[in-house]
Amino acid sequence: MNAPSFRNWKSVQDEVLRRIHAREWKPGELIPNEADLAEEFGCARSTVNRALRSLAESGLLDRRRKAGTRVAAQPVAKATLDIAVIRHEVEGRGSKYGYQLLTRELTVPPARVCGAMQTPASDALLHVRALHLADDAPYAVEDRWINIGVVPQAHDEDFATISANEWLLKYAPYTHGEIAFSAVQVAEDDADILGVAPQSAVFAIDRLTWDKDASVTKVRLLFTPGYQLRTSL
Amino acid sequence: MNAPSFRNWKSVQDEVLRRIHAREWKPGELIPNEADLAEEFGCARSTVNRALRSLAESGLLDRRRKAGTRVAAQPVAKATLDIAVIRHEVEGRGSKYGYQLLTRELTVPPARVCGAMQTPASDALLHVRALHLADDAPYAVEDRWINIGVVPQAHDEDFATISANEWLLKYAPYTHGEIAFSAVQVAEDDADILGVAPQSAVFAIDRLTWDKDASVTKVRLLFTPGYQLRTSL
DNA sequence: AAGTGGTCTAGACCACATA
DNA sequence: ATGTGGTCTAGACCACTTT
Repeated sequence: MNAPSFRNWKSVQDEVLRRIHAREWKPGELIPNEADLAEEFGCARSTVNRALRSLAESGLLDRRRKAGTRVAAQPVAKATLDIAVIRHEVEGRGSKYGYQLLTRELTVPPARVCGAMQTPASDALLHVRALHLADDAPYAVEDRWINIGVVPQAHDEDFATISANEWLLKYAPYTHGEIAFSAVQVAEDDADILGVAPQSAVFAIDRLTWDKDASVTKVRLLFTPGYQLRTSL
Repeated sequence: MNAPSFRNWKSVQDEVLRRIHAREWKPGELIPNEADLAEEFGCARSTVNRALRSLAESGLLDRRRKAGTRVAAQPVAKATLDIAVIRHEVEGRGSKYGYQLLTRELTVPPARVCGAMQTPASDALLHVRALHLADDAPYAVEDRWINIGVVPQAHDEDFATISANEWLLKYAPYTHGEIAFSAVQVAEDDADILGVAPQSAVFAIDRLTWDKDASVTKVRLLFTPGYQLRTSL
């Protein structure tokens, strides 16, 4: 019996997927080790490694040294969301993008904000509120705090024509951050800005980014009702 | 001048990150090719490749054959969300998980559902509604349609003690799917079930999974107010 | 102690996009 | 036509974990 030959890591991956899917390798079960698979598939071990590593990264396999590789018992679906600049998001839908600065002021933030950003309670931060539009209709309202200790150039930018959303990506790199998605009932002032009924359910994205130990910016985006964040699995 | 030596792909990646971050390589700029970097770093080209490929996957670099590698002008933040089985999600928070089946019936779905699932309008699907609890309090309500043409075993499962959420992962593999997150105002019946005021803003996850060309299941999960989906960047 | 995945190397060829 | 990233190979050594 001559083993079929798998020339590249994608075909190896496809074959592995087929076996998992066909229940030849059942959830929780140990699969052969890389060396054996390489021999069976007629390729180098590193090719098998590439295929299996990629499947492990997407959550379908559990791999541990010495313990071997198992089919994930309950594959954790990894949904990768692309969080783009809002202008690109709007333009990507074929709509005309618009932007309006609402307020911009240097002020001492509420405890909630300087707590999250770990800035001294007495330090003023730059507070920017703005509206993003799609085809002249409100799309999302942005409420942002910027740590001017970390991004001093923000002091000289008026954000009249470019959104902080976009400006920061260009001038304020970050090393890591946190993001949270939730549903909130929109407060009255935000409802006015978005042109929706107070208490409407709106989608919220909260983001906090850091440059090493220092917080760069904290932002909440509220989207008009009907907004959906989508991705494929 | 002796180049420092980078022994492994992570240290190469760190150095690349440092240069991007320090603006030695600016957004949009072309960086040296793999062979040159390998020489500079004193390692094999494949090690450089591993480091750069990984950064490209996370959106920080744009790579194209012949055109070379550039620092992403506007790095699209890729947020990877882990969508686990609800029981694990609850237990992972240190809460006690509970489950209640609400209804289970074989019925012809509304047009909206069979349209999305691309099943014949006359075909009955299995409709399951259930409540997930955390520490005996409502956590999320699940409204699910199962294509029994694709998962006939579902016909014999009563879902009294195991949620469809969990059961399907074990017995109904899927090849791909779509997922969407949104904010909705909860309807009266769901509000009753969740024990919240009607019209409350709740977080919704809609998922539709496929086995090749055939839809497997379509589900909407509504979470109690306060729910957040979080991840790091 | 031993078996597994993780990684590195040097070299090679290929695929693709640009010029 | 050419330069770039993408991949494969065979072999080697290492790191981690379980036995």
